[in-house]
Amino acid sequence: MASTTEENYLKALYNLSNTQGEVNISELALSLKVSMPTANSMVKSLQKSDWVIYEKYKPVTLTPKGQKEAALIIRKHRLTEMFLVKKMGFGWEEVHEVAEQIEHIHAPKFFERMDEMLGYPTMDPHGSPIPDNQGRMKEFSYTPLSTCKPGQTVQLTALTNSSTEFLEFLNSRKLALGTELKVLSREVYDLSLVVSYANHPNETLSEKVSERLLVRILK
Amino acid sequence: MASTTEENYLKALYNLSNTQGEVNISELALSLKVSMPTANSMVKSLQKSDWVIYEKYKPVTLTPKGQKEAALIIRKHRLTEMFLVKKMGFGWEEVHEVAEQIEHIHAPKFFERMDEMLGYPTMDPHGSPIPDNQGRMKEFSYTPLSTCKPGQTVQLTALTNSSTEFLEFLNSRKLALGTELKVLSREVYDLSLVVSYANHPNETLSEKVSERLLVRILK
DNA sequence: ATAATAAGTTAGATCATTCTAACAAATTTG
DNA sequence: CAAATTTGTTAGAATGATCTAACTTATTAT
Repeated sequence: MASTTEENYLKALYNLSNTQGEVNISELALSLKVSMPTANSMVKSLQKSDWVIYEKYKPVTLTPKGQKEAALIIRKHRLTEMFLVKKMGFGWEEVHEVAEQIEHIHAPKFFERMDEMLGYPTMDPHGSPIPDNQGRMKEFSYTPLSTCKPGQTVQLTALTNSSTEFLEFLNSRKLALGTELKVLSREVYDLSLVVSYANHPNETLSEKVSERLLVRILK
Repeated sequence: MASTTEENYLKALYNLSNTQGEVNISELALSLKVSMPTANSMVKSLQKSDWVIYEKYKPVTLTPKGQKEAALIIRKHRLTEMFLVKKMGFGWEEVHEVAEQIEHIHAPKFFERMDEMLGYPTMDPHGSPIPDNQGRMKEFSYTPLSTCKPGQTVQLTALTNSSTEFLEFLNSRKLALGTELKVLSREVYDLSLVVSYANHPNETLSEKVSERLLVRILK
C-alpha cells in the first residue's frame, strides 16, 4: 500500500501527465514543493514498487498500476469535494484543503456511501470528472471560453484551475457552473472578452480568466 | 502542532489516565502496540513540547495543554462516529476504524458542520461523552449493569468497551442504547445476570458482558 | 560547436518513528 | 531482606522523507 507521501507523488504524476504529457523530475519537484533530489529519490523508490517507469535523465511515466492508484485517489478527492458542497454546505472555494486530507483515508465504505448519497456523480464541484471505482476517467473535451467567437452562446461547464482566489473571483461575478453566457465581443488589444449572462448584461473577462473557463457551445 | 503519531500518544494517555489513573510506560506501549523504548523516547519528546510531564521511572501525566489537545482529538473522533451513524447509515460496530483516521484531519469547519448537522450531540453512538469545543468533557457516573440487583429496572446508556466483537454481540441480542432492562436474577456461581427487555423475556448475560454495560437506574 | 544555462544525480546529513539487545531500577515474592 | 521478576532506560541501528552542496548530463543560444 502506498504511503500518504507516495499517494501525493502518484496524484501529481497523474495530473501533470494529463496536462503536460511527459513529466520531468523538475516539474514533479515544483508541483510537490520538494527539492529535485527528493523527487528523484522518491521516483526511484516508486519504481521499485512498480508504480512508475523511470530511467536516469528520462521523464517519469506511471505504470497501469500507478495510473489506477492515482485515479482512485483523485476519485476520493473529488467525491469528497462534492460531498462537502452538496451535503455539508461548503462553498466550492473551501473544499480543496479538506479533500486533500480526506483523499488519503482508507475506508472503502465511507466513499461508497458518499457516492451513493450523491447519486453517483460524474463531476466534482469544479466540473472535473470523477473517475469510476475502477479508476477509469471519462475525458471530456470542453472548449476554453477564450477561443469562442462573438455571437456564440455557451454554458460554463468546468474550470482548468480551481484555486481559492479564482473561485472567489468567480463567486464575486456570480459565475457558477451551468451559467449560460453570450459572447458579445473580443478586445483585440488584450484578448479580453465581453460577455453577458443572467443579471450581468456587460461583464469583461480577461484572457487569463477566459482561458480557465471551459464551456459547452450551445449555439 | 502535534503529528498524527503524537496525537495518538496523547489520546492513549488521555484514555488510560481516565481508566487507570496514572499511566506507566509499559501500559502506554501496550496500548499503542509499540515497544517500551519507543514509548519511552516518544514520551521524552512529548515532554519537550510541553504535552506531558515526565520523570525517569515515574508515571506519565498530561499537562493541561496535552489534556485539551487529547480531548479535542477525542471530540473529532466521537463527532465523526456520530456523523457516520446518524448521517451516513453506518452501524455502530463499523465506525471506529474510519473515525480513527478522520480524527487526525485538520479542518475546523468540517467538524463544526458535523456538530451542527447532528444538533450538537453530547454522546457518541456508544454512549461516550463528546468533549465540547474547548476540550471539556462531562463526566457521567453510570452504573455497571453487573452491580445492579434483581428487581431493578434500568436503561442501557453507555458501554465501557466498544470493540467490534462486543458491538456485534449486542446487535445479535438486539441490545441498543436506550433499551430498558429488568434485572430478573443473578447466578451466584458465575455472576451472570438474567434480564428481560422488549421481545426478550429471558436473556442471560455473562459477568463479562454485564460489567461492560453501563446503565441508568430507572427504579 | 562551444560556452552558458538548465536539469538531473550523487553523496552525505537530518529528523521522526520505530526496532532489538543489553543493562539498570523498582517491585514482588519466598 | 535477598532473590526473582517486572518495568524502565540506554545504546545503536533501520527506514522513510526530506534537505544542501557538489558534480554531471542535457539543452539552448551565441
